[in-house]
Amino acid sequence: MARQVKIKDIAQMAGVSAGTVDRILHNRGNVSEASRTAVERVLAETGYRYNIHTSAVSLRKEYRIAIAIPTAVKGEYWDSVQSGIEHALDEYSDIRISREYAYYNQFDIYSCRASFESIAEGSPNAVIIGPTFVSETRSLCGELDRKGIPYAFVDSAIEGLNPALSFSCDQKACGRTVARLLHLTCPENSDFAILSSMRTGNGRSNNSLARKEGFTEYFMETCPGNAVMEAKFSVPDPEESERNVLNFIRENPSVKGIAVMNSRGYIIADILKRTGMEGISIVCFDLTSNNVRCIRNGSISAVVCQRPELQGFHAVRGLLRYLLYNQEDERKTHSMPVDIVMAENLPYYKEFLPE
Amino acid sequence: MARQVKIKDIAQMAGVSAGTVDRILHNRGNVSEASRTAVERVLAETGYRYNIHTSAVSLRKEYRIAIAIPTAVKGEYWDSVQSGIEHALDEYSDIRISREYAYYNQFDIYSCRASFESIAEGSPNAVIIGPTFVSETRSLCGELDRKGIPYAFVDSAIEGLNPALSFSCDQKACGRTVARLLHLTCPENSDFAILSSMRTGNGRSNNSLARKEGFTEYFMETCPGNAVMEAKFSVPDPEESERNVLNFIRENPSVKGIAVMNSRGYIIADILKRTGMEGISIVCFDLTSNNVRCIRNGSISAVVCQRPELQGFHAVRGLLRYLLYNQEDERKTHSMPVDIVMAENLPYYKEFLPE
DNA sequence: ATGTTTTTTGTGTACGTACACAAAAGTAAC
DNA sequence: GTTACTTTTGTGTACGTACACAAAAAACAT
Repeated sequence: MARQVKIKDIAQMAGVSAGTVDRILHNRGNVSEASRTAVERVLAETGYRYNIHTSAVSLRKEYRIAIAIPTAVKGEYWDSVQSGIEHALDEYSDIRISREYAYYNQFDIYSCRASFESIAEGSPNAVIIGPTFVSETRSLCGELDRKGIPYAFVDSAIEGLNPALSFSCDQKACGRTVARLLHLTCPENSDFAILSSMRTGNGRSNNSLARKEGFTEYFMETCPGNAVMEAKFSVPDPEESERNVLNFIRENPSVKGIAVMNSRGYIIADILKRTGMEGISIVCFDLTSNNVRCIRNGSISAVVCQRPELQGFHAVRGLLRYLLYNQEDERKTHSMPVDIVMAENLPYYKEFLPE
Repeated sequence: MARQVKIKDIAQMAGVSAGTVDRILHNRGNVSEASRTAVERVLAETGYRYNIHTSAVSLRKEYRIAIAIPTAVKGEYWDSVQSGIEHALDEYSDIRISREYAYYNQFDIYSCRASFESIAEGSPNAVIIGPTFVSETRSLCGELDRKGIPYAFVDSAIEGLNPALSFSCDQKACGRTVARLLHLTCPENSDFAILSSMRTGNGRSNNSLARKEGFTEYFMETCPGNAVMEAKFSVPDPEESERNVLNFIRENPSVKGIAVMNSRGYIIADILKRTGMEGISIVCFDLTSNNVRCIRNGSISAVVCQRPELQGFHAVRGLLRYLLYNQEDERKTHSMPVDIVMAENLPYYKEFLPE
């Protein structure tokens, strides 16, 4: 194994001192043009890379990462994201990092504004954002750009902004995958429906929209004869919700497959289970604890997930690499895999291996 | 963020010197019973953890990892394992590690013996083993145990041995998943078949067997009315193989779903495609480049995978942690997730995010 | 030319651990 | 009590980087 090239080696080769090389590596300025070019040439030639360990060791600074995401309810989507974040902080616990969560209610734009403002005020070293509300996110990111604070998106990305890192899924492909699964789990000539939860307001409408698009596209291409309907149900009011759903099914007996474009599939599943309705397949998103339960009892056929935990993990990891090593040349936009989970592979589903 | 507890702190608290603490941490011996208990108490109280970075920095030793796996043919299963290994070596390139591959032909027991012997002779610091041949693996591991060299299994584990780490998949669950997918992708009253490639000999028979078990179990439970047949085809001789397959299909027109319990599904898929046979669904294992091609052109319905790349990655990572930090208290046996890949989610399938 | 300010460069120390080596304490034999 | 030897303990240095600070060089004003 070839001995590692050190800063001192670089310095010697370029005919300057280690301090100068250090200043160039960290863009600390106060370097003559001559030194800069000489050193940069040597850096390129040798393919110099930081020694992560020694770098971390001598780092005096403590980094503060702020996290603005929807409230992480135990067992639900954002809880997974958060546990990925925590996992990363644990993995990198030898670097001094502190974190501060600024949760917001994903159905309340005012709480989002409050959360984002507190973030901007705190002047952290980096920010992880779950960008539910578009214009609020834009304004926060503008502020961060001005202050030179790097930020990462998880769950979805917003156009026209410049995150250091962003994680998302091709939502159309997710929609197509849901469609495929529903198609597979339903009898030949059934019709299909998308049931949307009503309270979402602005929340995640981005994702849902693209998902619907992919979903309907699939059926248009694959079996244009079968209808794809749409209906709504109410999340806040369970009784109304039940009435909505049962009415819809009674009125559309040809519908044998129901897609829910978020994690609320279990609500429909529970209603059908409770009222003893059978022969209707449900496919939805995210491996929340409720959905796990429904896959186990057979009331949900399959679930499509987008590795929320891994997203959280890599958001932290990426931001740290950015902060510590200026590694912004990496691929910025990461498209997450689309995982399919059903009863058979559920017991072994893990996004990655923990300690 | 609380300041980290250092070895010096521990030493002071226990009323000994840093050297003594170090000896205890690394089981270097020459420590009095009194010191040992005192230090161990303080270690437990403070929950001391190594600082990975400084530890890595001051490590003088160069570690040699030997890897005994079947030949990694580009685009096939073991190539993925290897790329995970390489990925880990890159990720941890700031620790001095050298690697040495000792490939063997997974259909030739003699080449396996040769490979394993060369491993034992080299006296590496750790070994990664793809345990295809059972008794050969046993004898290698016995040797390694005697020498005190830790080893990790990837792809499958062998009973009665004591690896520092092992990665595998519940093969029965994989078989059930294949069954489920085949069931879903076939018309209502079709029969099913398992086609086995003939040359395998001893190779991976372990895995295949458990997979078959899970597969037949599923159909027994779910639809005992539909038959599950078995047939063989020859890998080395394509023409014979084609005759085998076509004959089987002609003789059993009720079979609309074919499972292949290894990665050779593409062979069947190509035959059916070439001869213009349609309406038969194929499900097999592993996302090899041939299988990717067949999923894309629609001749394979779905594939089940067990994250070979992640297995390779974590084998290296785990062995390093074992070597560097004596972290053998971790969970040793890791059951990998069972991934389902079909045309819709194929483009985004990644086991984890590379740099 | 001289002093003053600014820019550029070089040097030294800290980070926390691993390990070699020296020192001290303990043991045994005479 | 001395010597020889073993066991136990303590000390010092290296690892490669980050950063503070001192030193030198350059630029500018008088």
